[in-house]
Amino acid sequence: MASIVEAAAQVLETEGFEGFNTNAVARRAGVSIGSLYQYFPGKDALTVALIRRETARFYDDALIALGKRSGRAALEYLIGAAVRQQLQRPMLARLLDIAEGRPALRGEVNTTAMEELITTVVRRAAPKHARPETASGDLFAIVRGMVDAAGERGERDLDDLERRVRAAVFGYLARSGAA
Amino acid sequence: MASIVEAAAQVLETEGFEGFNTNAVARRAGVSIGSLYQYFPGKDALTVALIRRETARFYDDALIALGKRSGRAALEYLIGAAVRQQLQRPMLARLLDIAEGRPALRGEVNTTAMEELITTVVRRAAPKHARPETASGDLFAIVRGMVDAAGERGERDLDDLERRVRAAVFGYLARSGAA
Amino acid sequence: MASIVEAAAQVLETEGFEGFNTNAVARRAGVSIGSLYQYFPGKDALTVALIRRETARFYDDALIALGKRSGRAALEYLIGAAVRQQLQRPMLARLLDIAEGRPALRGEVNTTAMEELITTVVRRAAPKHARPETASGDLFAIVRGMVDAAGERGERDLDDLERRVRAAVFGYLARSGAA
Amino acid sequence: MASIVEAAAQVLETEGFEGFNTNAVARRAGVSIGSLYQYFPGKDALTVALIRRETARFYDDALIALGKRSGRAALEYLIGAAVRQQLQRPMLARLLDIAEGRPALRGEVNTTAMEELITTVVRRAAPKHARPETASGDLFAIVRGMVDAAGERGERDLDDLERRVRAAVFGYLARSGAA
DNA sequence: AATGAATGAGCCTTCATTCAT
DNA sequence: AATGAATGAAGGCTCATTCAT
Repeated sequence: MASIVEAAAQVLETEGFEGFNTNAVARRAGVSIGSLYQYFPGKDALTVALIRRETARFYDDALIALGKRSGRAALEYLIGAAVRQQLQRPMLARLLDIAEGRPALRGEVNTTAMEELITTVVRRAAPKHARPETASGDLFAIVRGMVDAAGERGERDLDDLERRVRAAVFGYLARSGAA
Repeated sequence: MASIVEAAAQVLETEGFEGFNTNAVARRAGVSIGSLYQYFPGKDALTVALIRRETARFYDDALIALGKRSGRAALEYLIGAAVRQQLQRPMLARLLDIAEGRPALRGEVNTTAMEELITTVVRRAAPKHARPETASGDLFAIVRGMVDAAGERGERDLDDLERRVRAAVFGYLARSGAA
Repeated sequence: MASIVEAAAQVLETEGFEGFNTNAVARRAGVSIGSLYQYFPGKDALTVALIRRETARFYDDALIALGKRSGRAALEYLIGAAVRQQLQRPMLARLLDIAEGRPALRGEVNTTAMEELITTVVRRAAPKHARPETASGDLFAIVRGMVDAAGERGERDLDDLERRVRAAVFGYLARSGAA
Repeated sequence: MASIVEAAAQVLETEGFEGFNTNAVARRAGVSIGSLYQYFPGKDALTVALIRRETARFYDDALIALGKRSGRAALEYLIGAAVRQQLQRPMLARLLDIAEGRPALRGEVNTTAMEELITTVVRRAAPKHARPETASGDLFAIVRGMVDAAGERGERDLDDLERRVRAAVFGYLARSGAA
C-alpha cells in the first residue's frame, strides 16, 4: 500500500501528469496492476491517498507548531515547515497542489481540520486580527503560491525563501484586519 | 479563430481539464474538428492561444499602470487589474495558471516581457528594494496564489479581496529587501 | 494541368506515399485545392495522369526502337531507354511502379498497347521464341525489378547497370522458349 | 501474437494497403485493439513482424540450399523456394515486398544476413563470377520482379514459372561478370 | 474558372478498469 | 491475494472532397 503510494509519488514527480497512469505506478511499485486495484478502487483513490500522505506530514508539523510558546514562534515554525516540505520534492508538491483542486477530488480531501489548525495558529500569532479564518486562508494561499513558484524556478536557498515568505506573512498580518 | 479560442475557454471553464478535448471545443465553437485544426496545429497550440489571449489583457492593464504618476498608484492599479480579471472567470484563470506550468507549454508562453513590466512597476513602487526581480516574482506568486484561492472558494467581493491582496503586497515590500 | 502533374511527381518523389496528398500537390503546384479538383476528379485520377505521363515517355522510346534495323538493336535500345528513364528519377519511378499495381488503378492504366509493342520488339529480337508474349512480360518484369532495385540502392552508373540488364535479358531469351 | 500477425497477413492480402489498419487487423484476429497494442507497439511493428515471418521462411529454405552438394543445385533449390513461396500467397508477397521498401521500415528489417546467404549460394554456383555481391543483388531483383509480376497476372503454373526464372538467372550468370 | 475555408469519416493510439486463472 | 492479458471507450489528428463566394 505505502509502496504503491510512494511509487505514485515518484511517477508523478518524474513524469508529470502526462505519465501518471495506473500501469506506470504499478510497474514502478513492482506490483501487478491487479494488485493496485485491490488496494485502491481507482486512480483517483490513489491520488487521494498520496495527497493525504503529504498533507499528514504537514499536519504533524502544525501540531508541533501548536506546542510553541509564543504565537509568533508557532507561525514561524509553520512557515519553515511549509517551505522545507514543499521544497523537498518541489515538483511533487506543486503537482499535488494542482490535483487537490480537481473537482472530483475536492470532496475526498478533507481540509477542514488542517484549516482549523492553521486558523488556531494565526489566532495566536495575531490575536487582534478581525477575521482569522480569512487570514488563515490567505496566508495558506500566499505560502503555497510563493513556494510553488520558487520550486518551479528551481530555487534551492531555503533560508532566503523562508525569510521572504515570513515577510509576506507578517506583512499581510500587520496590514490586514487590524482590529 | 477567436470564436474557437473562446469555445476553448468555455469548455475548460465548464468541464475542466477532463473534458477539455479538441472535439468538444470544436463542437462548442460550432465548427468541425477539421476547421479547428486548420487554425491550430494541435491541442497545445490552442491552449497557448488561450493563455496568450488572457495574458494580453493583463499586459494591456500593466501598460496602463506604467502611466500612473506614483509608483504606489501603479502597483495598486496592477493589483486591482489582476484581482478583477482573475475573478471575472475564476475557474478559467485558475486552470490557465496550471496549464501555463505544463513543461510542454513553458517554452511557448513568453513570460519575460510580462515579468520585466512587473519588475518595472515594483522598482518604481519600492525604489529602495534590494532585489526587485525577486520581489516581482514573489509578488506575482502572492497575488496569483491569493486570487486563485479566492476564486476556488467562490469569493465575489472584489473590494475586500483587493484590500487583502494589497496588504500582502505592500506588507511584503515593506519587510523584504529593505535597502 | 501539366504543372499539377509535375507537382504530383515532385511531391511523390520527395515525400513518398506518406506525404502524397492532394493539398500538398496543390500547394506545390501553386494552385488552390479547388483548381486541382477542377482538372482531376479525384486523387486517383491525378495518380493515373502521372503514371500515364511517365508511361508515354517510354512508349515514345519504344516506337523509336521499332525503327531500328535489327531486332537485337531494337531490344538493346529499349533496355537502354528503360534504364535511363528509370534511373533519371529513381524514387519516382519506383513509387509509380507500386502505384500502378493498386487494384483501384489497374483498370485505368491501359498497358496492353505497351505490352504489344514490347512483344513486337521481342518477336523481332528472338523470332524463334515459342512464347513471345510470356517472354515480353518476363523481360518487362526483369528490367523493372533490376532497375528499381538499383535505384533503391542508389546506383548511378548507367552503363554498368545497362550491361547487367542486357545480360539478364539476352540470357533469358537464349535459354527460355528455344524453338 | 502469431494469430495477430496472421490476421495482418489476411487483411493485407484481401484489402490491400487501403484497408490495412490496426482496427481491421484486431477485428480479424478476434482480439481487441488494446490487445493488439499489447503485443505490438505500433502499426509499423506489426508490419515488420509480418515481414520477418515471411522472410524467416525463405531464410530457412536458403539454409537448406546451402546444404546441397553442387552450387547449381543450391541455386536451383533457392529459385524453387522463392517461386513456391511467393506464389503461395502472391498478393501478400507483393505487398510485403513493397512495404519492405518503406523508408520507415528500412532500418527495422535486417536484410544483410539474407543477402550474404544468397551471395554465398551465388558464389558457389558461379565461382568465377567477378562480382558476386552485385550478381546476388541482381538475381534477387530478377526473381522478385518475375515472380511478383506472375503473381499479379494470376499465374498458377509453378513449374513453368520456375523454368523461366531459371532461364533468367542462369542466363544472367552466364553473360555477366565472366571472369 | 479559381479559391480555400469547411467538413467529417476514419485512423492510430492510450489507458482506466475488469476478470479468469 | 496476486497476476496480467484483455477490453474498448475515447481522444488527437489527417486528408480527400465539397461548395459558397
